Amino acid sequence: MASRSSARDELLGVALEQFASVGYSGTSLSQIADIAGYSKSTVLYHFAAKETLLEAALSPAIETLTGILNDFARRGATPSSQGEFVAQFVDFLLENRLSVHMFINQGQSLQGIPVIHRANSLIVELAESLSGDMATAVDKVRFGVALGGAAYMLVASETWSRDPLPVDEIRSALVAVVTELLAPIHLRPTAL
Amino acid sequence: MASRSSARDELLGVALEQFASVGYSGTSLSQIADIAGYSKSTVLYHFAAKETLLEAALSPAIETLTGILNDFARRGATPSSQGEFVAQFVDFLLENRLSVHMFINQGQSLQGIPVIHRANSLIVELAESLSGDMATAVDKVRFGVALGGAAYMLVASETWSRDPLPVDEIRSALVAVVTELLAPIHLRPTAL
DNA sequence: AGGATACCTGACCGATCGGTCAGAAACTGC
DNA sequence: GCAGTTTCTGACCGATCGGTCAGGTATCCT
Repeated sequence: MASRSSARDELLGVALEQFASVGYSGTSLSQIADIAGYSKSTVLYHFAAKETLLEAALSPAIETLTGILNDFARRGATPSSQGEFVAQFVDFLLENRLSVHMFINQGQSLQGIPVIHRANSLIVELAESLSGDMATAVDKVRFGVALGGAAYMLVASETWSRDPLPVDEIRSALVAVVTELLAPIHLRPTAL
Repeated sequence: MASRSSARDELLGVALEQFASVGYSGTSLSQIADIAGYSKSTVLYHFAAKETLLEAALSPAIETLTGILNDFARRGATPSSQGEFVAQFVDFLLENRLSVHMFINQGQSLQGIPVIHRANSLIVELAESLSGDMATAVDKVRFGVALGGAAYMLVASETWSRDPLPVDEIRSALVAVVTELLAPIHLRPTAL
């Protein structure tokens, strides 16, 4: 009763942790197996290939983000909608730190992998729905800095400071800073 | 006269490019050698080990950043000094895209390597000289978002958009956004 | 009890990894 | 022309990579 998680789930968790911290190519299947307490063969029993494992590890975050984007597109461009979106987005970042870290940091080098391509497409849609074709360069940079910066803070806070900030402080601070960054951008949500 | 660069420099350039785009562990010495038009043995003739190659590729950026920080510390905390610092820093980011990309994206996973550790220490000093112990959580997040976001934009702009922004537009936009982000932070440069 | 099924593992495979080494080729100073 | 040095390379090494396969064990269904 104590350990409710199946071997598959344990492996998924360990894999995501390792992929995010030492990189996809820097993580070997035997590392994952060892940490999770199984053999490499067991990893390859549950997941046909290393790439399948990555796919399975990242999919939940992608689906969540898709939902958030759909909600935003359905609601329209009212200011309150923007506020709710930022809050939802920051919560998404906080609850999917590792996946987001992977997208941001390794999305470029893993473009061949389908799940990564889907994630990148999502981010492009996000960017376009927030700062469309008409947006100025400053608006684009503003959006990029907000997204990349927020994602970066999720992990950097632990890397740098002797005493990492508590989660709720990070959340409210992120909401404030991201809201402030996105405020000047003319919002025009589009259908996905 | 056409090709002034020695084999060593060519290898350094290719290595930095590959390390930044597909990751340190995702890059093999033979890849670097092939792209540069040499053999793997030649790489290991000029650089004792893969790690040495990384060290040599990143060192110039580290030294430049050290100089910028020293200048800032020497000048003091006047508003004009802050402005100049941001401009210098953004120029540094733009002129060292690949190195910065490596620090930000892989600094965590390469902590065992001396040159990376030096770079991380530099960033911590930068953070402390900008937003000291007294800074609020919002200030810390503001700084982190500015740094990570700016660094992220350097590469993301090419990954996302169909038509990447021209460099000078990115520069001025980055200066504007970073200045705006750091503005509320009480500056107190310290000796390095 | 007994067969089907799910789960897990060790042995093994070819490929590639970072790295060593002996020596060829090219350039130096004399 | 010739020794000495620098630059470069192919052959080779042990280790590890992702992945296959045959088989062991446990569980479930009847």
